[in-house]
Amino acid sequence: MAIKFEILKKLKRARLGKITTKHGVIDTPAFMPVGTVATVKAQTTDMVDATGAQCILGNTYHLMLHERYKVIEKLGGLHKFMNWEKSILTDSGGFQVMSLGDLVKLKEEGVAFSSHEDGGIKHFLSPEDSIKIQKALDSNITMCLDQCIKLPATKEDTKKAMELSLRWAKRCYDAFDNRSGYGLFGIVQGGEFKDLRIESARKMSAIKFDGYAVGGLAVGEPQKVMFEVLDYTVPELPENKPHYLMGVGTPLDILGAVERGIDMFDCVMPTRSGRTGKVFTQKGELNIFNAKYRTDKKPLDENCKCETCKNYTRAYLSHLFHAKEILGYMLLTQHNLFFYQNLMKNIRAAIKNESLDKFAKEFRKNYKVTK
RNA sequence: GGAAAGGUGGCCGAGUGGUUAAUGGCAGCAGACUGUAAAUCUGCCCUCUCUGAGUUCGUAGGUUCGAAUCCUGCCCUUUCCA
Repeated sequence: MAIKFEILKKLKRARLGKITTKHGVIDTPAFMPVGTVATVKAQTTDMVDATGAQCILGNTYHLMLHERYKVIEKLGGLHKFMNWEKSILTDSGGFQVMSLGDLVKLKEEGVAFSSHEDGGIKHFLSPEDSIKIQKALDSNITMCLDQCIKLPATKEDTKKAMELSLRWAKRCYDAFDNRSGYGLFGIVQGGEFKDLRIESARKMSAIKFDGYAVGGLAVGEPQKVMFEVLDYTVPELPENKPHYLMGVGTPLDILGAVERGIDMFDCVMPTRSGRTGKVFTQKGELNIFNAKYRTDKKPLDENCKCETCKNYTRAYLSHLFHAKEILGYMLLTQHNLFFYQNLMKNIRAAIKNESLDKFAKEFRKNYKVTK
């Protein structure tokens, strides 16, 4: 047994569950903060822990530059290195195949990156390399190297990416060292094409991964498309394994995806927004830069129990952001992460109480998106 | 008192006769952000009855078809000499 996944309750397609890795339990549906370069930006690990997060992300590509993973391995792995003793999931570098654009050259063997960070030095990453690096990092959940493509894309390109991702997934599976407490996830691709998604999901499912991710979403398509893809893709995945929607998303994305059978999420949204001024609250989103908050004595989110809301006003956060003070980024990131974890907690409670519909309805009613 | 340099839109600062309502940067006002090339990026940022019009580059005149740019007086600032 690599990692354990128990489903505690099902409510329509939503699931309440529990993943157990060597580094502890992850209650699902779960949101995993992104800590790409061995840091959840602007947070100490104590702060991340205080939000209730049970698993964070690291990234193969960023941690392979400068051979960082070798240092990390030597010093006892990523958990110890960054002082995070709970679970870690590492992305494979597949997202960078898309996000790094022209810096990337794709081959059957793997991906060549002209590094954005160390002067354009060429780095090559094969599926096997990715697995090896993620092992060196001591990642609890290893992701297969895949080819993530931007939407919209032609069917031909989408099919090619999906098939390459499948071939790479097999190689990843073969290269993975199966140990207790550690797992490997496959990633479904196929863009917004139903037949490709289903083919990808079925063929991925035929490989005995510890969990299955839906990749290549939230990459430019409307939410409606994303939900449609989930509607026909998730039912094709093994039911007794975790379903992970990669890179998603906004609170409303997450809610809709849980209703469609997703158990795990990660997204830069709360952390990046924490540095760019977007605040998530029970009543929706706000921009802390807006002039109206300069003298607002309220906390960011009324009734929020996070340390930021307990101790500081919107006016103070506004001041810190206008003054470009680091503390502002820290405090807002803390609040946003807390908000996300609180959302997940509420979702889990609602599944447990069989009141997800009611919770979702209330949440959507109260949650006003900027505009 | 003398000499030199200079006064440009909230601030700093380009421009030195004609695509200049005037480059940039900052501040300001909004927006974006979805497996992080992001403490980032984009738009707006003189006024108005705003797909056009009006008034701007210390100030008052002048030269010119045309001036922020050239000339003269005045005011002011900084530095140096007395």
